[in-house]
Amino acid sequence: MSQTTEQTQYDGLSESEVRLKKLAHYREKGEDAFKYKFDRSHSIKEICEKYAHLESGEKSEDTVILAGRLMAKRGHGKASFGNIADENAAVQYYANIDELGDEVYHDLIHLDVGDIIGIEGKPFVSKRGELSIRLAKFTLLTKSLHSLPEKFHGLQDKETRYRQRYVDLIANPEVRHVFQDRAKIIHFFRDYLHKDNFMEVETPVLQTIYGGASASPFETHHNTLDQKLYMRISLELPLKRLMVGGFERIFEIGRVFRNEGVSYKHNPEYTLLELYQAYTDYHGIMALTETLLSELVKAHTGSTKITYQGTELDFAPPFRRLTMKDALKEYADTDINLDEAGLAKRAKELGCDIPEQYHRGELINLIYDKCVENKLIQPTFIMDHPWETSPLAKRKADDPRYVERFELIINTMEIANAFSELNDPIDQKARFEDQTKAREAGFDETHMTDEDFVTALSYGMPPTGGLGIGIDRVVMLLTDQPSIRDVIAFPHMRDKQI
RNA sequence: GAUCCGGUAGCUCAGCCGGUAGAGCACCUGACUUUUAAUCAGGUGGUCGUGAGUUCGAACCUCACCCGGAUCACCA
Repeated sequence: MSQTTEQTQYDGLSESEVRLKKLAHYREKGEDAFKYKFDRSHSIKEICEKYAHLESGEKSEDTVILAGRLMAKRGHGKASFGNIADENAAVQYYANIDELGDEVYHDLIHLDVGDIIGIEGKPFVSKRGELSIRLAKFTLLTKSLHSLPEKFHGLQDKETRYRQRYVDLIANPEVRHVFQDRAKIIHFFRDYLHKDNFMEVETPVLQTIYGGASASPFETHHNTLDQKLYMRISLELPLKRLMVGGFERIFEIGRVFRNEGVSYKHNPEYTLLELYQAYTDYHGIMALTETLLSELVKAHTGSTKITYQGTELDFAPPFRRLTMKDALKEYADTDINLDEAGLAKRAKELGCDIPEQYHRGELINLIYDKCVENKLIQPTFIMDHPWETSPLAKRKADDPRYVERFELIINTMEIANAFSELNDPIDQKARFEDQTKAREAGFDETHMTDEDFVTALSYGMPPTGGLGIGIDRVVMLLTDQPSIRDVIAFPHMRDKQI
């Protein structure tokens, strides 16, 4: 085939069209561009480790067989270089026309960046000191029909990165590390809890009554049962029913769904870890949380410190403990024990938007959100919340206006939420009724009454401490990612034809 | 939901006061037998987010809409 023919036959074609033509040529020659399997002798990482000892210019007589995606090509006439990458590493190959023959060499240099190939050859170290494979043979395993993003800048466009994460993962190797780290973090939590004798359980995503948090649910419908269903907004109530049943240490890592806004720290579906431990209270859970997170950070970085978006965060226990009362005093110069009118006046002075309907708990929360949470950078336990906003937590024995609850705040984000679980069925029923009253008075996002949950508690749940941890946010912190979308493989996006 | 910023070649980005749509990478052709953002020469590739409007003439000005990002509100 003459060169002018090749030039004209590709003239006017887009790159994808050129690749389709190449694919058609393979088919004409009876070659399969989508092979069924390929046996490798090593992963690229194994090769990098095994031949790390080779000196510059030194050759191995071993023949190795590798596979990966062609990430770059550098042609030099009768010799050429390329890079292939597999899941964990990349390596350079070197090829020349003398060793491959005209036809094979021609096929090699007409591969496209993005193609997945198998290569066979001997490891050596190039003049410039780079471990390389001297190519003896190659096989096209999968033809790629789309060109990859430019190699130097990678894929920058956030929209494409999120909508077509597969392209992001190919083009930006550091993105792959984020998801590998995410997997390690989740594995760490599971492993730690199993070793601490917690049992992993699974509870329903589809529920007739949603609960365990203040949030709007997604609604759905079961056709044959003709039943309205909600996607769970938390894991709490089914897990506590299992505690009633007699399990003493359980946990679940699961997706929950909240029909709320989207932001750098909110995705409509996210991953929650909840655990419940019998015969302990929120102090016990606080100690557990502290150990769990500081050990996680140590396992991940080798120290107790991480840097998140330029800020050093220190997870060395003990974390700072601050009651809601002291927090309001320190950060808002406000006495938490003011009456409703006094708190409303203070909230207004502090510039809070006061809703039409409010109660003491709501006002305390408003002041806290406005003045405290956005100041808390180092890991801090905020303790003893007002009872009105915590309908599933046990009241403090010495002051029933507050509950035994803590939230862990890191870098102004709520990372964990925990209570001494309310196990008095009579108080629980009253709390649900208060929620109903609040809803009727115009409060949004109040808890639904769950009669069966009250029934469950009336059989007796031992004293129990419970904890919820937002896994995605922990991953954000440990992988230094600025947005929750960067730690969720397929973050929620509006529909768009692409 | 509100405000601001953005959407131009497969990718990264220019495009001034409204006057024929640009570069680099990628791709095609040629040269080059140790390069690595290879180099050099020549090419292909565009509904400028969508739709209206203003104008002799719109990527550029106006309006509406779509999508994304940031900030805010709700929420974890």
